[in-house]
Amino acid sequence: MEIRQLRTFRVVADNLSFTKASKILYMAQSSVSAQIKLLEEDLNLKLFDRIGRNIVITDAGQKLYSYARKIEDMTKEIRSEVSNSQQAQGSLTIRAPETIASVYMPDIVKEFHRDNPQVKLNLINCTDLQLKEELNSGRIDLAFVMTDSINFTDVNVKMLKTENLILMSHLENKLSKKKSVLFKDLAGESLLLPSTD
Amino acid sequence: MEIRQLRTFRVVADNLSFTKASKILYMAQSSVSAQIKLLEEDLNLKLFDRIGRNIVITDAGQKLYSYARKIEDMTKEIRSEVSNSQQAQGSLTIRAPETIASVYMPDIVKEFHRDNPQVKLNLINCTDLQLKEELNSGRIDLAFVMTDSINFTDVNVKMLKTENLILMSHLENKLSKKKSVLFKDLAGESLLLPSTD
DNA sequence: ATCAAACTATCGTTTATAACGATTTATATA
DNA sequence: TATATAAATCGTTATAAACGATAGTTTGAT
Repeated sequence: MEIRQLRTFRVVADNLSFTKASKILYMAQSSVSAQIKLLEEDLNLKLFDRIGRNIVITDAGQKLYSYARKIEDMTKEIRSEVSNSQQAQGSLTIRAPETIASVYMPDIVKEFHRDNPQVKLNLINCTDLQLKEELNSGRIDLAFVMTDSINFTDVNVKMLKTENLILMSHLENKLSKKKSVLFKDLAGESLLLPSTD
Repeated sequence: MEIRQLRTFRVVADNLSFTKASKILYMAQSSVSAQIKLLEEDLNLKLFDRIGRNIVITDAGQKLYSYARKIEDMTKEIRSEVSNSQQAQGSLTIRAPETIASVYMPDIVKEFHRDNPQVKLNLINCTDLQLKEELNSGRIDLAFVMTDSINFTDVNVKMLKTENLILMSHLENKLSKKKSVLFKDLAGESLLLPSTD
């Protein structure tokens, strides 16, 4: 029994859904399944009845729920009372292309602000070719870029996600007749692409 | 912050010693160090002041202590109230050679009995060449053996430890004059060995 | 003053655990 | 009956924990 598992259990219980919980907790549904399974094995009982494609919390689950909440609350209390890490404060400046910002950032910003109300977030849209220099100078704290060839030396880089590149054309464009399109077929076409990505 | 870490912290705090805690928790001292370090980094504060070869709990550590106890107690409460795993009961029959039993078993038996007061432990001294058959028949539940060549098929085998074999002889024995002894040097000597190990 | 003993910290490695993505299975719903 | 939805399972990868060995300190004894 670990706090991580109890928290996962609590979120599942709140939503009565493994899938929703996995989204809230930003992890794979299979991982939620695995954690609940571990907890059930540890306590040697069922926490949820799987009825069709829904789940219902069991009596034992109900009992565990209040304990899980208490323990979760207690950890928050610990962090606020024991820890001398006063709430993070200051500002965080992030550079991200609009395409990324509009899709991914809303949820992230919302959550971040909930957890760090005293941190001011500065989001700068569109990328910049001077990224490395900007990062090193401290003008920006982190950046998201869309590329497959980053090899900065003094900067931490982490691959987060891969995206497919989709070609869309007018129905009357000759390309829309073809079953598959090669790069060379694009010669001479006007392309609408995210600016500096 | 995980329950495991809080428990380790509590034991360290109770004993004011990483080393003692590691023995109580049956883990390496380096692992205790690592867990406390993780906890300190997580909470962003020092839990113990390292004064020479001793440690002293800090104010923050003192505060955390009561929370850690509460959470630990709560997990016990969960197990007794929520879990339907009634205390393990029954009996467990173990075969182990005296040499192992006398050195390792006392502590293990003590702890096991604390955690499982309703389980009767049967320790059978000395090994037996019919181990596999005994295990399969259920006459014994588990066995400790000293050997380096176990390849039973229907039995779970796990290597727990390696032990050095030490040669001791009377001072007047000719072997005690030699700097190193080979197996062939033992020819013709009477050897005192653990019976069937 | 020096040595040995007692502790914690650190390092590199191994092992165990957790997370993941893809797929399967089961069940509602259209 | 096909489709969509949700949880379980499986094989793989990535992350975290534990380990043993040893370095680095400090204390106490000689």
